[in-house]
Amino acid sequence: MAKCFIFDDMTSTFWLKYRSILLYGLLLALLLFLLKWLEVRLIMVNHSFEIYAGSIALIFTVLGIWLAVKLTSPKVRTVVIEKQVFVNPSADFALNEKALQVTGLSTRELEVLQLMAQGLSNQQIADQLYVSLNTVKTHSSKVLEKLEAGRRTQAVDKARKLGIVP
Amino acid sequence: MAKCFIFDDMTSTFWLKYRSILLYGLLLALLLFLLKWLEVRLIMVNHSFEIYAGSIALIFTVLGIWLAVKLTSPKVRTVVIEKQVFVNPSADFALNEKALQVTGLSTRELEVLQLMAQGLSNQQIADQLYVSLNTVKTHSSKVLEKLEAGRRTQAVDKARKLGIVP
DNA sequence: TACAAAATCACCCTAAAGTATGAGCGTTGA
DNA sequence: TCAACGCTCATACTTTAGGGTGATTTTGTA
Repeated sequence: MAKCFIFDDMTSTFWLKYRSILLYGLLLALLLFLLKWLEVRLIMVNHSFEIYAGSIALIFTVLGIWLAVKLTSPKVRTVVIEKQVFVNPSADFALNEKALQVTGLSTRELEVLQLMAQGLSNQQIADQLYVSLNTVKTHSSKVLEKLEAGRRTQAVDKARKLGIVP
Repeated sequence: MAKCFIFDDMTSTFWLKYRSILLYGLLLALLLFLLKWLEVRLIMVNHSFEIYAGSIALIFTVLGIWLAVKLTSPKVRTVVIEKQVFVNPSADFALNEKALQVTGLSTRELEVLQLMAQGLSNQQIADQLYVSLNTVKTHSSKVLEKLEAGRRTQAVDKARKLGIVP
């Protein structure tokens, strides 16, 4: 069944979050030792305040840079790449069911319309559907009426824009 | 249409680089004055080396962080976002010049063809192009001939598949 | 400038498309 | 059961599309 490793998760995130800070603390301790040594060496021997200050400045500048690089979250820049894609006109065709319902076309009328869109004549459609030319004429008339078109070319154009034919 | 957005992250302008360096120089000069003042104030008066060193450490840590943040080039993570776009069939239409050349259609014939594809009758095309019906008939006959089509619906279908009309 | 291609228009004819009306037949849902 | 709908087919008619031929004008180019 479901086991929740909430504790594990939290400790690991805790370690990840504060590892840098712990490391920083350790490094700081080491630096303090180094500085104390430098202080003793330089001030007692040479009394060279400038070298001492310069060393501190240099070390802590490097430390700051290291800290910043280590701790800053990466600056994310989102790059949107537009690529031209050649789409096969008939490959991505999906019949728009809603538009089809709106038109009120029957299945047979849709068949006739689709064959019309392929450039077939009424006679060729009749042959393909095994019906008479007059039947196809009736269907095509209904198609034109339902698509509010005066010519079959217009009907095909409208149907294409509605997503009824490829 | 192909749109290519190339983001060159390395080419931060030279002006920006120079400005940062100049600012850094100015800041460094100010810091030297501040440090000299601190040296005089603290060392001469209090002989407090620890405070002096701590101040230097703090200041240069902040300086280092500031430098790092200011001067590091952004860590760029390129995120390619794919978006599904419903394309208006005519919006992304680019005329297939090669196919057009192959057909050998003249400019006027192409115009007639495109109006044909919109479902206009020859008379409507004639009105739109300010020519006679007979002229449109001549053009449409040529179109059918050159596209090897028997009907205008077939011509439109072929032209669409060739990428000549939207 | 001369020539080919394109664009324009006309006339006639046929084929196809579209309109209108009516009717028979099968399925379906109230 | 019966009205509604879809599918089928027919006839008659009008409109549009398409084919063929020929002609004139414009235009781009060798």
